[in-house]
Amino acid sequence: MQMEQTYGEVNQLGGVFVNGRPLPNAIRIRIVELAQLGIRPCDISRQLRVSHGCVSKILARYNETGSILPGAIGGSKPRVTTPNVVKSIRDYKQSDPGIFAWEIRDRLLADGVCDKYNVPSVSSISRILRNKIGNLSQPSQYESTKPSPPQLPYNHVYPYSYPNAMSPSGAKLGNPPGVSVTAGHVSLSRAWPSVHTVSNILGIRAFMDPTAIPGAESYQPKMEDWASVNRPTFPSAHGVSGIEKPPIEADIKYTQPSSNLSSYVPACAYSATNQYGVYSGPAGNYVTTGHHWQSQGASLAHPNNGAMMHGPNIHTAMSFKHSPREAGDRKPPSPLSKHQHEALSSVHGLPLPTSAS
DNA sequence: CTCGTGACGGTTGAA
DNA sequence: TTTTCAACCGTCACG
Repeated sequence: MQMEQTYGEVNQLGGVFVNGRPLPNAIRIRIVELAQLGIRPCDISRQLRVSHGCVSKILARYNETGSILPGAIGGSKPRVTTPNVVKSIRDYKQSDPGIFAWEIRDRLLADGVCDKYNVPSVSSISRILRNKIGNLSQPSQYESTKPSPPQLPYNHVYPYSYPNAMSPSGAKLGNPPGVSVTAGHVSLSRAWPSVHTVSNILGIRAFMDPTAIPGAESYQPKMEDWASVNRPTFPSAHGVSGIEKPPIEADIKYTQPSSNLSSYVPACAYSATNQYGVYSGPAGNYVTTGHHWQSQGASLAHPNNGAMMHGPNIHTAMSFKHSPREAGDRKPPSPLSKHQHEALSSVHGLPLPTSAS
């Protein structure tokens, strides 16, 4: 039963979301940006039509980890084959390439790496050998099982990548977001939850112009297929073409000074030279939340806001506020708030003009 | 009014 | 190959 088409649902604020799936990156980013601009969470919530609980969570995570990305979804955390065990296996294999899986198993016990209750089965060891240690030449460093270190040295750079269909210039998109970033030793790249997030639902298929992006071929999203595409296929193909990388990769490190966040924010704002955020800037990189053993490819797609707002309707988008049914009684009365509102609108307009006022 | 929290219904994906 | 099931998701409602 996969849902064949996941339709989005509408929350109390009129925002669209997909139950069980993370909000699109674009929105997550906006949340953080707005917060950086000093806008209060409750206002962000209203503006972006995202529940305050979610805004709160995203912001809290951001403050804590520096990442705007959602946590790793799905998969299983290694139960017996912990990173430490994998490392030991790798070592054994390295020192004796001809070693048998059962011998490895015995050594794990002998060396105290595992005890009889958690030692991996021979078949698990074989799988590990095959999947994680295939080629010893590749340094894969899995990290410890521990979750995220609270203090992060990481910084992420965050690019704004709002690809849009409309912008042919999207060439950059080729590899944008999701690229992996590293933090210390843990790094996994995570990217978007695949193509189907709210963006799709919104009907914005603006994903990108495939044509514009040569590399992105795999993406051909049509709304129709995303649904199917995304599920059945396997890893490598999915998502964005080459973007997907194995977690192993951790080579990229961003060592930026701590302030980068702040700097980026404004930058974004400025970038607004155009309304869509087609920022062709650097590819995006986000730090992951911390511990994951899994990674995801990046994706691009979040034309979402671009699409939404795009065009001449920035305002419109905002004004959408009152949605369909309901005539507006909902409006909160204070003039003041109204004021703010407007201001906000412009600000958050996203890629929009820096004119914040 | 704000916002932290956690139940809830949902999806995902390595094992 | 199919099934498990723990991890995460965002919303909602409570306080």
